[in-house]
Amino acid sequence: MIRLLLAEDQAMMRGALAVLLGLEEDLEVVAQVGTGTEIVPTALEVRPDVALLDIELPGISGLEAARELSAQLPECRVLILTTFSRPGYVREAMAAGALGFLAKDGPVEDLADAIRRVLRGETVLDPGLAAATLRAAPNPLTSRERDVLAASEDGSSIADIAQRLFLSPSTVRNYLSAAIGKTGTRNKTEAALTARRNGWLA
Amino acid sequence: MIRLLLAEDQAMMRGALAVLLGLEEDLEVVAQVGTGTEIVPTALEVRPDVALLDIELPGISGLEAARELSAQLPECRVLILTTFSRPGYVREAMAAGALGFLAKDGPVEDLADAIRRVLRGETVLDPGLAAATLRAAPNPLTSRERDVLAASEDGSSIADIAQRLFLSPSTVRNYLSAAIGKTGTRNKTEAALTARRNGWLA
DNA sequence: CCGCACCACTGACAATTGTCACCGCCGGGT
DNA sequence: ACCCGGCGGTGACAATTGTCAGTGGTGCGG
Repeated sequence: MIRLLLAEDQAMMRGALAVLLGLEEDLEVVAQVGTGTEIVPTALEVRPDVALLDIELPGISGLEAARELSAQLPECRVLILTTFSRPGYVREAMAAGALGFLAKDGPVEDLADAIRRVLRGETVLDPGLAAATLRAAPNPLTSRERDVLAASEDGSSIADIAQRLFLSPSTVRNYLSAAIGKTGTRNKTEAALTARRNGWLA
Repeated sequence: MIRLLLAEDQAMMRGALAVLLGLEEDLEVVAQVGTGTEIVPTALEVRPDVALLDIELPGISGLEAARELSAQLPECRVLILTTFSRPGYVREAMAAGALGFLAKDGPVEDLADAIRRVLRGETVLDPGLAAATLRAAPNPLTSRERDVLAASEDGSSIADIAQRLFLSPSTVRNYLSAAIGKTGTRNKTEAALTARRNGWLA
């Protein structure tokens, strides 16, 4: 019996997957969580064989949780399950010690099998996606550039961002200008969007 | 046997729901589609009793499809199933002739029952959500203001938007200024975001 | 120890954006 | 006939944003 932890923020998706996986006779969902913060404590408590983690979660992201998990509970295999096949996500997932990376736009039928494969220690990763990730440029942004872009995502003015990050407006402007250059865009809105799409933020 | 049409863009979610609903002995998923464009043709072919529609779909939106459906196939009840409980969405859904509106952040267990209820002609709509929708201001934007905001969502410059919509840059600036005023925001990025969040676009 | 990259900041300048007053045109309602 | 609101536009002005060159300070690897 493979013991599963399921982390997914959308209640209906979470519930549906839990029922579905529960139908397989070798799988058992032993824990379900809806936030990133709960993942590690719950995993330490229930000791699942495989953790199925969404990336976009309230609290900490599934990627951060994966990092924590492979440090604190290395016998638990991590399978990332996400809406977006962003190059940065794949890169981070592998670096975080995840064994598998599955996109939600694939068929459900693949899921149970992917779980069995990561349990056997096999890597689950679409070859095309792997190639695209290797082809794509790695994250060119510095830590501060990421912070500033993330803070600009809600359309805040430079003055707002400066206040929130305790920086001078000029400094913010400089970081934004650098980020705009590195992303090959023409203003902060575009820069934030492409950085997000590439999985370069948070 | 209740015949269902299922429209949802995320393949895994769609597949999971199909399996799940198929387990109920009075339900039968007779068609699954992943785009908005397929909804009406498929419905006309398979004549489902209930159509379960996501809103955010490639091609036309679930709301537009709902409008078409209640015109061309009035005996088919529409249940909207969506990620976002935006006031504008609820308003549009009801105006489009949908009988039910269900958010994906609720438990899966509610879904089958909601389907049975819309089939009986009952309205499915969370009372709190209904109240919030009535409390919220209706869409204050004119058609052109919506167009311009939608075109500015990707961070385009005013010149870009003007070209795309065949308008003078000055006109675009005027519409944006009006939209910024009406949304109570301070620049086009914020305006586009709040308009989107309220379900005022597309 | 030196170079290098990153962080934080300043000041100047140009380009873009946002505001406002104002124009004419059309269509619907009273 | 009249008013009103939406559409499309102009021009002027102020505010914000983006670019660039340059200043220091820090920490890390060769």
